[in-house]
Amino acid sequence: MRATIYDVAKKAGVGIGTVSRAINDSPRITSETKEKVLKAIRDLNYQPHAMAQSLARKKTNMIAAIVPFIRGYFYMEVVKGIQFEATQSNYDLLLYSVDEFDKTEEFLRKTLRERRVDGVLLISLQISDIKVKKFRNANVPIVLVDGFHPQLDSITVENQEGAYIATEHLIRQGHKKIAMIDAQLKSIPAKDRLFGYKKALKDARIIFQDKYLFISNLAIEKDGFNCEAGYEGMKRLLELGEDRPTAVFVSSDIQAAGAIKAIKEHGLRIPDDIAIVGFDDIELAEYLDLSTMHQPLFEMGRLAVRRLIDRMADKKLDVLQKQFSTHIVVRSSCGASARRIA
Amino acid sequence: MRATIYDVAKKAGVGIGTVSRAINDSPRITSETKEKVLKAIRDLNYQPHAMAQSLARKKTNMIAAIVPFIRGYFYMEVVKGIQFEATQSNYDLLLYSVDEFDKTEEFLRKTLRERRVDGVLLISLQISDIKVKKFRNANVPIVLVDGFHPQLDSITVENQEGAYIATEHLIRQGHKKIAMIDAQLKSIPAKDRLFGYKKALKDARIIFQDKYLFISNLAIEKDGFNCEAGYEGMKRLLELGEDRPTAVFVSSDIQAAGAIKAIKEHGLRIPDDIAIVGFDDIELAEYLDLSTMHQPLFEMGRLAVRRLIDRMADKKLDVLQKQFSTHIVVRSSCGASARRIA
DNA sequence: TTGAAAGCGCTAACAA
DNA sequence: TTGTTAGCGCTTTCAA
Repeated sequence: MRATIYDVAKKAGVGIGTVSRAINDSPRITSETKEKVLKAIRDLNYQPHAMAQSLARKKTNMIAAIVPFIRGYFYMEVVKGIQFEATQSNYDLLLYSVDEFDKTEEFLRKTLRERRVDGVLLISLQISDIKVKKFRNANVPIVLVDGFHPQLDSITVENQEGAYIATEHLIRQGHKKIAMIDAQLKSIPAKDRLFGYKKALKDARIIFQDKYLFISNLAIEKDGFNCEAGYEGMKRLLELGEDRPTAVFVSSDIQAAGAIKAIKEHGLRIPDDIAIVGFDDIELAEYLDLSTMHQPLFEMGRLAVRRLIDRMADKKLDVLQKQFSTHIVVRSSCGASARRIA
Repeated sequence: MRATIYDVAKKAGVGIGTVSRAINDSPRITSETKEKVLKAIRDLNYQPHAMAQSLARKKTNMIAAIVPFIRGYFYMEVVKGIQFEATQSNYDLLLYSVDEFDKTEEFLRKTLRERRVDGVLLISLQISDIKVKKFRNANVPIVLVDGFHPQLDSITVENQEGAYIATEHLIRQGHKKIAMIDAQLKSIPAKDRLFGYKKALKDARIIFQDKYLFISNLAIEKDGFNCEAGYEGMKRLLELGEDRPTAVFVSSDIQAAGAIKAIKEHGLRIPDDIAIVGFDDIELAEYLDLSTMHQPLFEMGRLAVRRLIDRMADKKLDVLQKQFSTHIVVRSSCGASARRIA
């Protein structure tokens, strides 16, 4: 059977309180007795029981990440960062995946009431004001990644600016007919990116045209940040025939992957016939030789964990609204690089 | 403050034992009192405290997945399946990531001694005989995915057969100079795939040649299942000049991505100059139009969880060594499909 | 500085 | 069928 704190106490000839103090680096213990206890611990191969500690301390040392994980590479790269930093910080990571956005609240409820975790990370997911209040009351901190709520810490990227840069880059290549394939506007990043796109057009005195904007269909595509939505969007744009755009800004790399597929199927070349700039800079972008707006996804995940831990330590911190800046990564798909795909 | 079982008991006018019975669907309670208790629970918005339950039940309702998660898309797709099934089965998933293979044992130790989880999933990772014994003694089940140990349940794919089919497919296209880019042979799948490759050559009376086999370097490439290793491998093969292979079987899709990059940089075309077949069939393969051997990664993850749960329920089950069969997914990279990349 | 004892919130054995 | 009570393995007062 596993050794418990009582076994250690008996072996070391002390009380269990003393053992506890030895384990937890309490100052209220002489180094002499501490050494004695530590020896007993070594001899018995003792390790504290995590659940018992959690119960007594009212602290679980676990954090939860609620992620639409099923949905693709983007989330994985964020989770990598989260995982990395959690391990560094000695926290265990509980991974909850929501496939439908609406189920988020259900997970939040579970999370909150079961008291399994000390803090929650919410990735690309919305949260209602009511839930925010409940979490506040329960004293369980939340940090948002790729999402926003005025009362919560959030880690995002400069979406408007990024979209602006992407579009501007296309404009500089001489394109006039620049389309955008966007995800559903209920997503804040999608909305912001549309805003940036429009602003860039406006600043360049290019008139925004409805026919050049494709927003993925609500019913079918979930939030629209997926390959199929990009494929579908490009299909529609190609149906414009002669009037089709010569360049497209796509609101995510994964959609861009779908768009590229559609373009190739149509027998057109990238970037010669249609130039593309994506958003996110997931690993896939490199393989596809896709120009895109870089998001430091791994770093965002890491920062989210650090912030969560800081907030767990001090609930009264000011709300942090960190926006990473973004920059364009030029590969061959936008027609600006010297190198072309063979 | 949170309602506890005592609050519920008082409110319902019963003992805490009765409340517990109501919660846990015990038969030793009348539906009448049960209803009374449930009402009190609803009124108080009560939810059992997971940690307290764990401690009392000696069961945490959590499982851990130890995964070289940092390493790429392959693992993510398995984790998706694990995550999905865990949620279905009402288990919480703890995600541990090892970046270096050698750290596995450290995580296993932690897992075992902290008693945080009821079972462990080990993905693509080795485990020593000593640890196997320790887990057996501690009564914590382990299931292996993409790995093998004679005394543990394992979920794998027919690696030898898969490699054989892939190579044979290339042979059928008329190729004679067929190379293989493999990962390090300390990985069992890598070893098995090499075996299948050699066997296919032999059966076709093609002499295996050392120069056509590239195995990623130990020091630099970790286990060798990564993009850089594939890139490096293809570079070497291209250095053969006129004597270079006309087809390559690559031991994973992610390596194939690197190989494709090298081929393109060299100014050669796929599949005309060099045909490629990968292994795994991760999502990326589709985007790259890469022919590959399909592994049902999501399904493997799901099955692993189900098996783990079954074994937690009955430790005396026979060891399961499930091998999924694999089939080739023909895309354009191997030169066999009607459709070609524009 | 130390030991004893009272929780932490639950389950389960036991008695009624 | 129910209530009571003794754990589960720790942390943390409170006395000494």
